Amino acid sequence: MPQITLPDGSVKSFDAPVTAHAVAASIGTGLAKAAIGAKIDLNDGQGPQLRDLSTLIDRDASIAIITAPRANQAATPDALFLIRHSAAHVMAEAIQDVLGANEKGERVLLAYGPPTETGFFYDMYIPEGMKLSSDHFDAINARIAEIIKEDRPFTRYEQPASDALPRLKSEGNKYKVDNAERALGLPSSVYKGAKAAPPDATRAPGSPVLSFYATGQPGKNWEDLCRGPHVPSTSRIGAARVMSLASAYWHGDENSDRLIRVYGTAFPTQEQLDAYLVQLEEAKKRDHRTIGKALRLFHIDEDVGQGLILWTPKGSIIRKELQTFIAAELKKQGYTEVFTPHIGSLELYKTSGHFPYYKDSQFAPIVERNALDELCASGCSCAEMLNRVEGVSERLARGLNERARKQIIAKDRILPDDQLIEGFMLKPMNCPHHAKIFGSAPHSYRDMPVRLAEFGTVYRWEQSGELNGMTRVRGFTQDDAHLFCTEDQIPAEIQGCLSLVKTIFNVLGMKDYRVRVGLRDPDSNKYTGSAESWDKAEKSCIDAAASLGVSFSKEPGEAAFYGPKIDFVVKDVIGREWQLGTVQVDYQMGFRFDLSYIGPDNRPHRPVVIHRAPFGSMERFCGVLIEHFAGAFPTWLSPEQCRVLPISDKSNDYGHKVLAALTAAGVRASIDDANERVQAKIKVAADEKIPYLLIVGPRDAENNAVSVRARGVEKDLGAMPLDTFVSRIKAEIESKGIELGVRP
RNA sequence: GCCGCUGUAGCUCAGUGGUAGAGCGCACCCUUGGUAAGGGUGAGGUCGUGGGUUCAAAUCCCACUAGCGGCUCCA
Repeated sequence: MPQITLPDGSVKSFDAPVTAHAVAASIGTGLAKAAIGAKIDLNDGQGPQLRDLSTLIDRDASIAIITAPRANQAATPDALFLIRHSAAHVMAEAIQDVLGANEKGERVLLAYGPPTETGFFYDMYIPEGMKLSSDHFDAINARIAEIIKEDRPFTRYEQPASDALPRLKSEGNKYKVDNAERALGLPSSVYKGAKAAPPDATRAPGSPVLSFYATGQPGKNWEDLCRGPHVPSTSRIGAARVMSLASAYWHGDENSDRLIRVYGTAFPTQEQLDAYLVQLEEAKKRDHRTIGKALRLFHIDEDVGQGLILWTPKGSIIRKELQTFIAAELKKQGYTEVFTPHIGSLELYKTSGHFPYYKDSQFAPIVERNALDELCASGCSCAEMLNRVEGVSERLARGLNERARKQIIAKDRILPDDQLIEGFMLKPMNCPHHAKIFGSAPHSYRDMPVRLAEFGTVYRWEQSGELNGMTRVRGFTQDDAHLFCTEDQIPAEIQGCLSLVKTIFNVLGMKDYRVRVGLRDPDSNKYTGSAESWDKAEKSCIDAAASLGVSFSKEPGEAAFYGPKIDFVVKDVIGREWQLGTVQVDYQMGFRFDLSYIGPDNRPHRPVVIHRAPFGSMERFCGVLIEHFAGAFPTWLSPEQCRVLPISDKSNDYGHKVLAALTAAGVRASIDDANERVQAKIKVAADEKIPYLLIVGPRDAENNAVSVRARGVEKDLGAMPLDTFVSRIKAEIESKGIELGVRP
């Protein structure tokens, strides 16, 4: 006799087990019609679970009916989950239909197809001799539309594992066998990867039965091993389409099979799908690569190299303004500025540990030509050469091992001095240089903390497929600083760093970011520093993050090996996340570089180092900023703050007078004295997103005035005295206002 | 690095084997105008690079290179 509790708290009693659909019908026929699934809490300790509408409820439960939204309603995440999970099946069926079989009779094998934030994907294995390309998209979309129109029911059936597993094995799809075994809590008989990230695609682990979903009738129509849940029938998907192709590894393991990942998306209605596609187009227009090219903010040149940003004059203004802004904030916080070169000796990075342990993400070492010539002449092999470049001298190894109190330099890395090849490296981080500056003078606890800041340019070898405009590059400038402090000073220094980040984000009006606190993985021993130190530092990070007043996530295992960290993550226009600012506590650098300060006890102590970069990198930050403002920067950041537009060349002389007044006041301004109508000049300036346009004609000249037009306002604002405009725009620039506030 | 797509004028793009195109931009001329493109003329291209097929290649094939979307990685 199930008692069903509804979301409003009311309770309905039933004489016999009921389906979720029947519960919906008992509330109202409209609801039953709109229902596509249910969130059911069977009071079994699992909490509310999203389930099929056909689920039979045989005991007391709480239930919420999930409905497909109407045309102009936003779909709930649960509704989208059901729709997209179901659409993944339909797309997979459509792809199998469209591609058919190869000469050997093999068909596309399905692996794993979950919903995602913006749609869904299905990983599949395409047999030899078959090819899936975007040329098939029209056919696939047409087939998807047909299947949706056919309105076939999603039919769930279960089979005991003892029947289902042999059946799956006989079907020859090892990916599904693997999924099934994982669902049953069995070790995989087919996947031999080192990494295990089980896609829980079927059922809760340990379940003795496997569930299948047929799109229609079992045995007659297409079906798939699947945990569910799904919408009742294909028409309830509304609208779905295939979006793009990518490659993905089975279980994300690059040593494993390479699969084709087909992305698609689905919405309750065609209108919402169309709106989403329009939104994607709009987002593309905000893309910093598009805007950066159109507004000439930066340039990437094939002849210079991948992932290397050339800052054009306009982009350089934005960067310089940001740097000036942050430098002033640093001064307030007691930082001192330093400059260091772009390269350092290999030995320096062997000391810091950057080389060779991170050599895959660094540019190759720079070795003296003479040394190379000699080695080549002596017939030295490449492998041997590499070995000698990466080797560590006995002296260095001894020092590091002693200070670390363990063997951190492996014995086979240690080479006699006459075998080592010396060289230099493009710096992958600024900290070794800064550590050397700290170490170059004695320090008392009274001087601590020592805060060394530098806009330091670093170079990293990023994989070519990962490069992206300004957001992922191979050479970038960090607004870097290293705070050498005592352990007691850590909390206050972290607070200081975060307040800096907050100041920056506030001034720029950036509210859409998340904060990630990276903590150590309790099960790993890869970390340096004592457990107590870690506990304290992690607490400092968590406390500081909490004091920010924004939500943050604690992420165990995300700490660096040398200490916990706080990262600021923002999304770009197409939803990809990028890490910007970071604050990291480091227990490693002190002993690696044998740094010390003299404490009140007149004995040397190791400083703790805090790495911090509130912007992260100037390149990435500016890229994100371009998208944030869609190229329409606040006046203080705009490369061109104001443009004078004379009505005709009869007013050019007065226009130049106005320009001179603006320039003298330090406003970045220009004049468009081209032989054009003012309408055309406005159009051009509007496209360039210039904050203020000053239209000047005979009327204005007579009154020593300017007619003002502000960006984003569809009409002129009227005339005002030139002097007044100059003083107001100056005030706006100095206040770093986000809005364009100068009005007559 | 891997999978798919793309590379034609400064920019955005059309061009499916037979004499390289458009719009914008640029230069010059006309126009002298009051708030999102006035009109005309002209310059500008080894069709990403290298090979191949063909009487003939921007177009078909192969390799490379760069960009885009993902995957993997990210001190």
